[in-house]
Amino acid sequence: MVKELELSVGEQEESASAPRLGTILIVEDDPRMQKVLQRVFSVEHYTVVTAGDGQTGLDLFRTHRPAAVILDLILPEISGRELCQTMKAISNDTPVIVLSAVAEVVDKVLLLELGADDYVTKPFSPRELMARVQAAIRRRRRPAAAMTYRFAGCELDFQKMTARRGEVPIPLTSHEFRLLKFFTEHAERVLSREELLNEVWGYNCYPTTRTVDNQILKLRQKLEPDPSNPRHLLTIYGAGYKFVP
Amino acid sequence: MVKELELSVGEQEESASAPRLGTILIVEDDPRMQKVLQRVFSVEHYTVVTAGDGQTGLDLFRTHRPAAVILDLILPEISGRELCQTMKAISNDTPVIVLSAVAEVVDKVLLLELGADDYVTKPFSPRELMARVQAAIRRRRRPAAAMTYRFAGCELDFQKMTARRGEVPIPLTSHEFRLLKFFTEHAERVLSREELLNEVWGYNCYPTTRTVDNQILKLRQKLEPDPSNPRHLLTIYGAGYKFVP
DNA sequence: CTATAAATGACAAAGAGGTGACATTTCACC
DNA sequence: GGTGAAATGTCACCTCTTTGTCATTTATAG
Repeated sequence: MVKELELSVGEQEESASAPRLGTILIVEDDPRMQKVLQRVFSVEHYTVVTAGDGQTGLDLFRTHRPAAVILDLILPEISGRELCQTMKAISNDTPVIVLSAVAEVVDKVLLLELGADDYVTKPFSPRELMARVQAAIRRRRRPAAAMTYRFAGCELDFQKMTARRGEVPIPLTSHEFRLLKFFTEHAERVLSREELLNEVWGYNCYPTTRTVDNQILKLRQKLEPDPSNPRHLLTIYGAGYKFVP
Repeated sequence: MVKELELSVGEQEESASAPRLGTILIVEDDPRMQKVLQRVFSVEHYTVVTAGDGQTGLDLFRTHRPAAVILDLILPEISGRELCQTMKAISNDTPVIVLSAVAEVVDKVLLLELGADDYVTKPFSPRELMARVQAAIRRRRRPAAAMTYRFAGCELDFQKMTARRGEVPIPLTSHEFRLLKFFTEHAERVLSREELLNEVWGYNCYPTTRTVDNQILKLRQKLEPDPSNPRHLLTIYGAGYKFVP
């Protein structure tokens, strides 16, 4: 056990202070570009494994299960396209970011058809690549459910941040949306003001509990058929609020 | 090592009146920060155990099975990341809250990938840390406890704060719920009025014992089939009350 | 700078819990 | 058994807390 710990600690070469964030698999045949990419991700504390051809890339993919793959489409032997599809077949959850020369005619639709999650055209800024990779990883974490919710004639889309009663759109502010989202995620449960402040407003700001009441008031005015007789956003005296669809 | 353990496991034995809420394991190498954290959780009636390095942290984790772990990522010997993953492997249900210096480039998503449940960047407010820890503990507990209770044709849901006799909903106030919850949690035991006042009303307020009788009365009227001949909320003359399902 | 949203504070309204008086029951002692 | 003191049941009233609502101030975004 201790041995295992020691062993895995040993995997980190330098700075023990900087945590390794995950593994990035780079599949790229140009050695110079390999070096560049390796540096880009190393300095941001990722572990990097590199493959110069498709077969090696596939092997490394299987063995390392990287957090993301950087894939140059132009490869010898196995084409980048094939490799992309194969990797996606193995693990659809691993984001693949494609590198492509600007000269290539890149049809984004085609790329997405292959299963790629994003693409960057050379020459690219390290910053941009990093941002796209991190975004892709982040997206993977959130399975991106339908994020649509219906209750009592209202339809909410938390991704689009839109609300409608029938065909009539209801304007909601971002706070109102977050609050409403939290309510829908915890329907039927009594939620105290403290809980709501912590979970919806955040831990750093401490508005008075009056603020919660106010937002509730606004939501009721916008969503309840009869705001003075709420049927969905209920007050539980001495406890907090409860949402019932 | 043993010495350090004994030293760090400085559990507070005072105030018998305040119930211990659970154990918090703090893994932090900076002694000053250790002290601060220890105080934060002690005053909120948690038992605190502290480790100055990863190996000690792991040992304490195994032996104490804490309700939550506060983990500083920067640790000597075993890296915080390894420790986090190891603890998560041992018990995924124990929430781990990571402390990180603001300077570090910390991607929350990747932290969560490690298994951490939340993170707080230094410098942090004790309130914020507390709120996050409690939220994490609450989240862990949620799916486990159905929080529903049945007796004599009545069904109680303490999360929704609803009570039903068959299909007929019974309106109960929040105090009545708290009292009833305490009774169900200590069924068959004789509970003195003082005990009830302390546990249900709180330690700071001292209403007369008549108040308890009143609430009992209300509960009987609402829950007992024949309020004048109680079969569940029994009076124990000279001692208090007893709940029998 | 303007417009919008969020936070705050003040006040009113409602509801719940606490209190005390009195009736009733229980138990102990005779 | 009968009696009395103490404990408990019950009720109505009152008070205080909690909440609804609006106006105003402060913050934020464009």
